[in-house]
Amino acid sequence: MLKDRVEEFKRRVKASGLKITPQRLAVYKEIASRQDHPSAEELYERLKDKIEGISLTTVYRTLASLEKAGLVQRVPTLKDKVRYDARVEPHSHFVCIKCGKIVDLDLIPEVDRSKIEELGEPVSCTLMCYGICRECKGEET
Amino acid sequence: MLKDRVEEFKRRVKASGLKITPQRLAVYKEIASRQDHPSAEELYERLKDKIEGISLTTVYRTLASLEKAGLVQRVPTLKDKVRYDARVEPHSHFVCIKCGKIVDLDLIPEVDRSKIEELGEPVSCTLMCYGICRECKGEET
DNA sequence: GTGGGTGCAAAGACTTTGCAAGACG
DNA sequence: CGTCTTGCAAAGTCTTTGCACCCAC
Repeated sequence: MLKDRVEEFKRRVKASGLKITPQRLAVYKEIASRQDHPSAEELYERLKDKIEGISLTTVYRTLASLEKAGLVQRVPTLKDKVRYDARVEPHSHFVCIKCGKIVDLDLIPEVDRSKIEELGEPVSCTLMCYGICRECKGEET
Repeated sequence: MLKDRVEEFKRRVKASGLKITPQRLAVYKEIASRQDHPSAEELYERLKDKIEGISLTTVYRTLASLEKAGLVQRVPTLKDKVRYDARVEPHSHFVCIKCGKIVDLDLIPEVDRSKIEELGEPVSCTLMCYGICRECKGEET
């Protein structure tokens, strides 16, 4: 429920000593209502007509603040554009190697913790699954 | 064994219709002998004194060629610098959230394939594990 | 009021591209 | 020898920073 997430957002923004501004609220709502893990540029393109005054710079700065506050996460990618996710609890991602789409995968991989602990103390794990999405598969006829 | 990998390298480079040049050989040897998944810049820094003529441009182009030939892979990251791995068979990575180091994790996660197949046809999966490496943990005293 | 937030423009980091000269097979 | 590759410099992306103005508390 988006409403609950917005309340949570307000609480955590305040808790981080940050102010709640229309721009921050708009960025968060946009990212939280989308499933496609947008980049800063994509968020800006979508918001510039809705929100009277918002700049790409502000979107970048907002994402940095929200990341620090633990409200959004970066999604690991192979390319050079940073993409964000408003789901911060553990989950995984499916990446289409044809169209580049990234979708959530509700799956927490089972791993042998001892293997990881040889290297260090794990904090979080995520599975990145690469493949061809249903839409691209359909076009392959 | 690095020697075997170099032979494999030569075979696959030729098979891809590419030429074997000292620059390509040097880049591949360097990346294959390291465990730290270097970026183009890091490879260049290391090679520029060893190899008479090598430019950063060539390193970038070589990595692109080798990636197409299936000899190196990009490692998913949260930052904007692309990092490469000469291990192309399935494996995972441990990323230190303090020092940024990325090390191989010999672990193939067990997943429920049906969950993935709802989204598309999987090709490869890799686990990204974030945490604090032993060295950084030691410094935390 | 005051400290944080914003927008603009400029700078910065990383990567790619055009072109002429050179090397591999 | 012809074609692929290289190096240099310039251009291109994506992201961050400096600075003056503005806003909420």
